[in-house]
Amino acid sequence: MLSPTARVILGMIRLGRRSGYEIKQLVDVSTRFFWAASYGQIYPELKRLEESGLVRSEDASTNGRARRAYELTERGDEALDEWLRSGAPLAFEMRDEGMLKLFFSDGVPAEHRLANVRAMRAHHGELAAHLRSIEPAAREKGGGPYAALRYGLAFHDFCAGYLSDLEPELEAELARR
Amino acid sequence: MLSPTARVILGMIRLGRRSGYEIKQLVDVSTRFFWAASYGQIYPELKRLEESGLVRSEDASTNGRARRAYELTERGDEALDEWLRSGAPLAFEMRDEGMLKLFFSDGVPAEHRLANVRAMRAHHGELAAHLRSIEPAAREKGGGPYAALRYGLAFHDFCAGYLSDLEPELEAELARR
DNA sequence: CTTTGCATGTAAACCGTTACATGATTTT
DNA sequence: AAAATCATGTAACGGTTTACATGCAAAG
Repeated sequence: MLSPTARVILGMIRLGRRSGYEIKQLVDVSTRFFWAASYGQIYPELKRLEESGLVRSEDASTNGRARRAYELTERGDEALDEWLRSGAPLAFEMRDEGMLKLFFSDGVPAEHRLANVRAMRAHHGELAAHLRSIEPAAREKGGGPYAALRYGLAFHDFCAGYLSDLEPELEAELARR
Repeated sequence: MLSPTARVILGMIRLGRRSGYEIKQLVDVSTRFFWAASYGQIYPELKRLEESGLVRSEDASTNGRARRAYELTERGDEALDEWLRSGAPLAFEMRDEGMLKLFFSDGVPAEHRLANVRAMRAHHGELAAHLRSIEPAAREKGGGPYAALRYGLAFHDFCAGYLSDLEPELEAELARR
């Protein structure tokens, strides 16, 4: 069974021969929002994947600049396919500190509750803006990455919008004192 | 500074004198969807919080049934307030395996892509249904917990709806072969 | 009398982030 | 000459889940 991090790594490698460094860059501009990975996970996992024969690597240095490029083996390709096609339960986790504050906010002054909701809205707004900025480039390429981007964009827009609608209520409460 | 788990624990205790067991039950029916906690975190953290003077405990056994009830100390109350009022950046993390599969789904047959989207929709649909089932009780009590519930409900409804709209596209693609 | 629920806890394994160390190359 | 970027990696720490161990009480 593929470890959590192995899933992104194999997926990124199938998109083309890649180094650990490149995988990290790619993750940071694409899946990061729903599936992150750090160097501390990527490099050791690449080693493990090579040991278990799912990837194969080659030196790909260019004039003195060290670089090790990985590609899928046949077994790696199969493992990735198997995961993509399996109907196993999908991990879904969310941690939202703003929501936790909202939950416990009964004792605190309306002023702080409003600040919290505004911070939440700002966060979703920024993510949506970022995704919108890369949308044209992603549209060109289409496919799965573009579908994921559109979903993420819709999602963050929705959150920002919902929270935005919440603000007037809190502002009214604040003014009512 | 409060550890992640300390935040839920203190919040739950402020809602009333509680045992570790009760905190876990409460988390499981309320904050779980945006902030989970396991026994393995709760019991040790309660000890740490007591050592650092943020909570105080008493034996609350009733005829042979062991039970240790915790309540906030003044310092615990202040620490909770400080967190709730602080403008520190809010943790927000999401891990969505369905989205990751969607991202990498270009190679796989439309059939599997459709199954994935359906599974994602089902998941959000079930969560929304669950929240809807406890909505009336939460409405009675109102306040922060109810606000969080409404947000969560709107959120999962939105996701289920979006994914639902995606299905016909994939079904068409499937039929087109 | 057996199962479910109340109740507390620990240990191991796993996962993940952060910070650090190193060094070459390209850009400013 | 300095700063940014390419590139690889490790160690320490912190956080989380899972599985296990224990035992009494209530309900069926």
